[in-house]
Amino acid sequence: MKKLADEGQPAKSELLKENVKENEVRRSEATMTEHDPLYSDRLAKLLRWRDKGIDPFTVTKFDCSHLASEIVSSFESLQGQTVRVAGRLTAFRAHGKLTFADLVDSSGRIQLMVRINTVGEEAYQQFGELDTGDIIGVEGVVTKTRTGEVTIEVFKFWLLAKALRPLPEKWHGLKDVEVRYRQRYLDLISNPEVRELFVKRSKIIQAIRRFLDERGFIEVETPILQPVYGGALARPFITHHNALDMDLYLRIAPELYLKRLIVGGFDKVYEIGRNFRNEGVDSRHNPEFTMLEAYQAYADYHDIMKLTEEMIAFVAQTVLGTTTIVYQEHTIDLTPPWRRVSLMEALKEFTGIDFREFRSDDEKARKIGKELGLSVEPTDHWGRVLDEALKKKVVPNLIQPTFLIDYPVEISPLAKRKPDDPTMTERFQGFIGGLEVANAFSELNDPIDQRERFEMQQKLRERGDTEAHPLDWDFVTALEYGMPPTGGLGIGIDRLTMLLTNSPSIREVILFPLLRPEE
RNA sequence: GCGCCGGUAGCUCAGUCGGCAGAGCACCGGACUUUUAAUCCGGGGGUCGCAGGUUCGAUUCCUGCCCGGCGCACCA
Repeated sequence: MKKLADEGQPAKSELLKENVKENEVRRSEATMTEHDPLYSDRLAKLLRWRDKGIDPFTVTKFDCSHLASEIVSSFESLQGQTVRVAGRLTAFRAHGKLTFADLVDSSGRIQLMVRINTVGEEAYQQFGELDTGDIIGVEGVVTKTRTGEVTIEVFKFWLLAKALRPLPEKWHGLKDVEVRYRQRYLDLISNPEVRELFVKRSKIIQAIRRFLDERGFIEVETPILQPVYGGALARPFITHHNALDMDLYLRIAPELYLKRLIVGGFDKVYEIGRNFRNEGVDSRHNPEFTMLEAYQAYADYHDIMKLTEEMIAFVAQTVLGTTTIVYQEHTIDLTPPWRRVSLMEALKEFTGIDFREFRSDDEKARKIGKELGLSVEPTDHWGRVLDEALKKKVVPNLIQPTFLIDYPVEISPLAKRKPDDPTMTERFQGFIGGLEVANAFSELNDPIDQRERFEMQQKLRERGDTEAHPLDWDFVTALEYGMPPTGGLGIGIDRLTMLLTNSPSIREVILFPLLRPEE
């Protein structure tokens, strides 16, 4: 058998000699400055490879014939054949002149077997120099061991990248939550279930796209940097554009741009993208989060409710193979149709209070809010107290999928009024497992009403409400050209992912959640 | 912002009622050609989150700070 390291590696050259010379310098530097023995040990190994003319970091590619899992699943047809796979070494079991090792690639794990009388003494010794964490490519024959495990008997291998730092422990994995978030790559390497979670997240988004694409929606991209933010009630991040010397806002929602597209004649549009809200961080909020917004012309909120429940059931069915999910201690059935309850009825059910009885009496609202144990500010108005009661008293009880419908106009500045009760809007929110996952309405398309609502928000702003909706004249202008009756929907992808992966915290479903920098 | 909990070896964790800092895995050396948390023998590895204070002596007690988790509050 051929010895390691001739083929697949760069030919020796002047460059190489220089590298070796450089290595001498680096080696002494390393031994002098690097005090971590685990690190310096691995660095020394790297330098030894280089001394032998093998520099893993000069390798630019490796052709694989199979993924690890393919070899295992197609053993019958691959037995005895030569295959090439690449991945990270995660474990060694050395037995003198025979070594087993585990190789992990994106598909899973496969066992390698290296025998001294197959690869030769020099290569066998070099294999022994490898560390867990190193990335290698191998060529070998598919076989089964005595215990029946599908294994590649290696006759050639290439070091493709050296790991200078050791991996977290193989058995317990990486548990330190802080390290898991700060160095997510380690989390992904050591905790397969985390990797699976993020694959699932990708599939959830894929399924949403498929669902909407099949219904004739087109996916669009609208500005993230916005001169006027809007579409939600939240505080924005502010940034600055130097060339135009203007402040810009990171969007808190894409809503107003998507509705401009409805004005422009796209009847079904959606966007999946990041929103930014300058608010606190907790287990349900990250300052940047992913939202789906979809708009359908000539539809109302009843159509959107149908769309929402069908979409989420479809996503669950596609990704999980079932519409019955387990979230924390609850078993939840996502099968449509979902329960529909009027917001006011729900408030009455869980607080015993009929908010309609003191609609214009802010003072009484604050008093009742306090009685309910809510935090109430002296400036709070009726709608604010109602919203607080909804979040604290009602939402935590909405475990099975529920649409709360018909929201007061005071807290819905972009939603169309109900024809039979202009103080209420055709708005709903969807709740699952005590989480708000959807917010939707028949879109307000009356430019005069929209302008008045903006002006109302402006008054709130002047009174110090930093989350009031800003005035967007350009959007009003768009409405003045005529927007068809339209239903719109927003779904929090992170929260939906939490539900479908049974994750208690939003940080578990965001690859790199916001943390304070170390030190 | 408040409360509770946590931060000890690369990782997972013990521990010290104030007196030389521990285990397993990982690592290094040795044995071993079918293991799979391989095994056996030997070895090295620590700013006990950071800074002060008390003390003969602090990883341990006290104070402050940093980072994180959970809950509450704020944002609303």
